[in-house]
Amino acid sequence: MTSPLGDGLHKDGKRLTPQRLKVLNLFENIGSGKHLSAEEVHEKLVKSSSKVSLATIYRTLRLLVQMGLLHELELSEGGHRYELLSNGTPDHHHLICIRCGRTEEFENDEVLEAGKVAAKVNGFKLIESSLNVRAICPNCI
Amino acid sequence: MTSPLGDGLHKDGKRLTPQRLKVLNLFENIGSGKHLSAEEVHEKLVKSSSKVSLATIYRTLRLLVQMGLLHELELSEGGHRYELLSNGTPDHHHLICIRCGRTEEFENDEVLEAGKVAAKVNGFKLIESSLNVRAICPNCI
DNA sequence: GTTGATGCAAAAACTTTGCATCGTG
DNA sequence: CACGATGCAAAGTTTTTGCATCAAC
Repeated sequence: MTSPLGDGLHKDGKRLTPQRLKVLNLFENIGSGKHLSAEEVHEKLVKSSSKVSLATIYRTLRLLVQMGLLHELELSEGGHRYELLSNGTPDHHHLICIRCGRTEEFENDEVLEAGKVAAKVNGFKLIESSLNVRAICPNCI
Repeated sequence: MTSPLGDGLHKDGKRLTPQRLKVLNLFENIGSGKHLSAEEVHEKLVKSSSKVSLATIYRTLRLLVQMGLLHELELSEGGHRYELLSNGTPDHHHLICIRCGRTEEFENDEVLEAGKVAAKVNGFKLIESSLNVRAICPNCI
């Protein structure tokens, strides 16, 4: 049996384990706009009686980011947060209040095109682009 | 004597202290493309015999970000990093290798325009926009 | 069977906080 | 001279690691 995750892992001599699948499945089921911290991933897996140790979650999140399956966010909510980078849904961008941390999401194709060009010019293989717009929200002005 | 920093602070009942000046000056002198962690800011200030406690540096970095003078980056190099957001130099974007962390910078006006629009549509007051392009660099492919 | 992955607990790294004191406005 | 800011040291978070055991290939 093959899977996108399995294929990517095997190419690198890495293994497809139940823990890795559980973490990725969690992101797939929760939807692509959600931002989860390592701790939250842990909690959710424990709740669904799929116990995976926190250490493994940290190791897995890093792996999935390096495989280009997750996106590591820094929205300054204390610690990193992660979101799914699914091929189906379009990349989205974040409008972030620098005072209270409130975030809004939006899409923009020109921005994606700019990312594509930048990667190409520098000889990089593109994974995804995201625009962070820092601003002050109406409540905090 | 007035200063941009001083004015911004006073408006909020906050004070212009030597420590705050030293931190901001460090970023101004080092140039706007540099990414410093709290620890690095501390080291550099100690070296230039301007001792400021690490606790104060953390407090100051947060303050300067909330004032819109520094930008908190998401480059995943372990801990947060900061760079100057000077009004003189144009906003720049980052092309980041998800494997090794190597980063390249580039500029793009259309991206800035997209940020401006997003902020306006949502009623936010724009501070700055930055595009993060995640990719795999030639060495890591 | 090899070798990579996991879990646990301990350690390291990063960041915040309480409180006495200092100094700006 | 009031009240915000600092420094210090202690506490709190977040993340990594060593090592024995387990399990994918």
